[in-house]
Amino acid sequence: MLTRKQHDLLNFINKHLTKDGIPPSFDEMKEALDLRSKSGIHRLITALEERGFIRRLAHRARAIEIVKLPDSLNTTNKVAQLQSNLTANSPGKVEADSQQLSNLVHAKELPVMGRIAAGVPIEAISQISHNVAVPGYMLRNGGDHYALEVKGDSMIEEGINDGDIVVIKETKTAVNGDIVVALVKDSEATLKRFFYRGDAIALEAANPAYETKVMPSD
Amino acid sequence: MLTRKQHDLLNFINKHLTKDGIPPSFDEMKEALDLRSKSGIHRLITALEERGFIRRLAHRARAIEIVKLPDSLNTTNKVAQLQSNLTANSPGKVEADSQQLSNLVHAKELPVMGRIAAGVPIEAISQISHNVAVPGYMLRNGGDHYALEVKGDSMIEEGINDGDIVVIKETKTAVNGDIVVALVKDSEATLKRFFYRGDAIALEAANPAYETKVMPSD
DNA sequence: CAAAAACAGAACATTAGTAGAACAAAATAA
DNA sequence: TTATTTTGTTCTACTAATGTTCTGTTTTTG
Repeated sequence: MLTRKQHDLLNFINKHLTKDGIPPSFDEMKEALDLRSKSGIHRLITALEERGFIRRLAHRARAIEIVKLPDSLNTTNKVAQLQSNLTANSPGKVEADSQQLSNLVHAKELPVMGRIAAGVPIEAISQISHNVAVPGYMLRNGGDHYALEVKGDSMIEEGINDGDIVVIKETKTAVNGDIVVALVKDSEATLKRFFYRGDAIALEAANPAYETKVMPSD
Repeated sequence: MLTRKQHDLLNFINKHLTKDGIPPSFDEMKEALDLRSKSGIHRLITALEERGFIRRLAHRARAIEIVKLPDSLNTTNKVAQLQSNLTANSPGKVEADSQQLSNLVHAKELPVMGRIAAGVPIEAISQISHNVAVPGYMLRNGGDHYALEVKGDSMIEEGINDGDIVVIKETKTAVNGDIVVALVKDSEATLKRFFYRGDAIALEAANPAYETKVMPSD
């Protein structure tokens, strides 16, 4: 049904979508397929739409939606097959298998990195205390996760209570309103809600008893 | 289907909605996306409406309703698609992979039996909506467990919030102070704290807005 | 009712992104 | 082999998305 290029592109779109949440632009697809022009992408996109694999809004940026996937890109319900594949493997196959394997896991063991509360030194956070298995839906696609045990009630209004275990995704950026692990003054670790305030950054606890801290973005 | 900005805005609206219960105003959205004008928000909102993600009443304050969410923002009923942290594979990594498989036994898939809230008919509870994987430590030894999705805030002071998934162990008996699934009048299912009051039974919600019910032990 | 809060949208500049023609080379099917 | 389709490339044109400022209206609320 699909040519190699069409298949590759659909695969890329699918990955981009599950990883970032938003579809790729023509430029990003061009890069991904290592082309020098977006024109080829345009044709492939047209072909994919014609064959009913994607749907799109004409003239709208990133307005691509995946309608269906060919069997080769479908990752559900392949446990048995994978397990047998894993036992006796040819070297080249390993990568593809583990790729698929990770798609199957509904739960994953995360290291619990220590407790988080005002005054806790960072060192405590790099220390693994034990592991917990967490359901897959708590893991955002693409990225490393770890767990922290919450001490104190600074986020109580968010439903995060003393003794809870929070699942943290490691990331370089934060969006306004995100709850983040804030390492302030290189010595305190707390859970705070994150906001941009112009050039500065505000860290807000979800408990009136704590005050919001504003600090320079660096 | 959505651009990054549209995605971010939808994400913010969704978070605001689940946190506060009310949709954000244009000004709040402006702040959240770090813009200096509401005009941009206006256009993003229009785009989201155009694409069918939200619905709204024109000229009404905060009259935004989320109709659907893209997969990337949907946390319920979602099969985890873990990105591979094993991509760079050395030929000896197969063992590690199957190791990961065996790590899964610490978690167990439980059926989510429906929602629990005042007024929900029992039948709803016997209906499986989907499965969640829960860590092993949440499962008391010996006994069947199932999961329920919590609707409403009747146990909010216990740290059980709207949308939480509670793990229930089936049992014939309850001890003073236990939190139980109470099926009252054969037609209502709620989470309550359980107490003996002499011959009668008291069911107490952890929210002052709800009153404690006392009833005969039968 | 009046003030405050919130929404609507025009206008402009800039950047990001899509559309498609035209031609040559490579792959594929008959 | 020959015909057909697919792919790679360059180049041009056009459209959408975004950030901003400003102005006006409507709705909410005390």
